[in-house]
Amino acid sequence: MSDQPVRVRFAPSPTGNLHIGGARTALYNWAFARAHAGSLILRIEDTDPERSQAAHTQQILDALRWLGLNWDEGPEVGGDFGPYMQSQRQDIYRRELERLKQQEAVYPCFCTPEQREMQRREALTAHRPAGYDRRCRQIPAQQARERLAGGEAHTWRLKLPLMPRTLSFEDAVFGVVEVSTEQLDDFILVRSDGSPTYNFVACVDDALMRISHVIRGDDHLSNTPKQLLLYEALGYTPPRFAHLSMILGSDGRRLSKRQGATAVQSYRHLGVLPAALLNYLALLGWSLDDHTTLFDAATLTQHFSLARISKNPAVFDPQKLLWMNQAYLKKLGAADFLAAWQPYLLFDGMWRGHLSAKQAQIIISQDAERVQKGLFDGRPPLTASPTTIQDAICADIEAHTHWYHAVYPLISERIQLLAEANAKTAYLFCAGTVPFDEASVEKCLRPVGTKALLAAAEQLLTPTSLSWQHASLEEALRALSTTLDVKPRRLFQALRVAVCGNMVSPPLFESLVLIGRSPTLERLRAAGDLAG
RNA sequence: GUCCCCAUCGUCUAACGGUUAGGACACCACCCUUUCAAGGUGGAAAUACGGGUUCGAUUCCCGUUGGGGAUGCCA
Repeated sequence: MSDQPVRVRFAPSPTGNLHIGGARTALYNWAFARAHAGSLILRIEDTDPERSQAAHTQQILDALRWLGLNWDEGPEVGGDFGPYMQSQRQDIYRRELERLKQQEAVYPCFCTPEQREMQRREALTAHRPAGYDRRCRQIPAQQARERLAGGEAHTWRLKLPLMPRTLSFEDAVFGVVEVSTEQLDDFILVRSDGSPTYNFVACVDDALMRISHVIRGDDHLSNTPKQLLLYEALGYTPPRFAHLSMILGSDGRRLSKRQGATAVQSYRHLGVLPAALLNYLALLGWSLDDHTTLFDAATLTQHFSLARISKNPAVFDPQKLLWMNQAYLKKLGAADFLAAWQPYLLFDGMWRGHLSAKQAQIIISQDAERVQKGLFDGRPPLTASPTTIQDAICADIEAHTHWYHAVYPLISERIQLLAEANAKTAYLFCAGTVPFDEASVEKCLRPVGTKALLAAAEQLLTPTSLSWQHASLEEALRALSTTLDVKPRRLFQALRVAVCGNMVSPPLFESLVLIGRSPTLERLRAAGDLAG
């Protein structure tokens, strides 16, 4: 492995979205390539016409790009070893099959799927191996030729050695793996419809694309010996292998949609930052050292090594991902945060002073459901709104940079997902009054005497001689609580509900500054009407 | 059924024969505090079980148990 250039590949089959497991495989391949100044090849394994869809290919490419995983060869970038869609490599597979035929390394099998199913069942009940019993391998060559000429449906199977042999290879993660050819059967290389199977194309393409290291899911560990035999038959040198153990759900079983989102896109829509997902995924089966948790892509590519990949299957923990995302949101800085938040503001048509109490109410009430679903009405927030609104919001952010930048620290450490931000800040965007949370009103406004508190506060805050700044507001209101002989907490919570609509909110004085004098006074009056 | 692989706190993991078994998420307590967060301090929490090998095993070997994968004209 020393002097050969590192060439690795990520080879998804476009049968669905890019999910967490696939993303991790892609990430490790990418990190390994970058760590060794090698190349990452992206190859689309669309050999199964039944299940492959072009739309899925596009989604996978999008998700990889979003994560920041660039490839050196593959769809949309080209390369010297293409084409990179297996569906466009049929000639190559045909040619390779031809070679195998000439060497008599393969034979046609005329068993139908139905017959195979029966044979399998019989073998199982008789406690024999379920693999193919090689009956078509006995067919005399002349007879086989005649049946082929007659157009009889057939598959092509690889001839495995009749004398038992032990196959072994050294996996970079699992170490030496050995298996006897007795455990294998003459597997199918080409289906009866002429399309090649996975084991065949994976081997051919990895060889032809000069792949040096195959880093892939653990579910292929048992396939590797078969592929070794194929490399041998085709006269290719096999690559090195590194198998990644599976990612499991919280129930210890294979990760599935049942336990929440598994698609990379879902986390994107929820407002997980690509850097956070990358960091989390990197740690799911690999460690930098004995203590480092937060690191960026550059650090990863600098330190990534196959030797530190864990053999244990890892349970995917969304909680830790959310924690990590919050850590990244806090580090983002105002400008980057706003850029990331903008699509969400856009989705709800939220910009400063352009939200009615009714709209705010809807946003707040949908919050939990949206976050749970990971979607905004089932659509990505990124493409939802008309350009005019987008322009308005861009313009607003530009015109009120200071205001938006002041919102950033208030919200960034209170959310784990960008999708949570709108509901938590809607009160800041309201033009006039805000919707009131019933429980908060009950607890903080209803108690007798609150009406008087709010009236006193309104009176205190009305004169324009009072500077509308954090320090002066706090000083004045603290003094008011002393004058009225109420605990600061009592006064502040009443004000909070009056101004924010909820007894849980970002800090009060910062909020007052952002809301401004006139809307604040209006909200105090509205709350006064509800207060006891 | 057969074969292959795996096994450290609830979870992700560190340790590559000698450590009070370390870190992180989550959890609990306290501090800070106008709520919620964030932050700080502290706490509880693990080597699946049974045999070996060794002066000494989380670490090496065997078995048991548990889990995963393969055994497809899926990948």
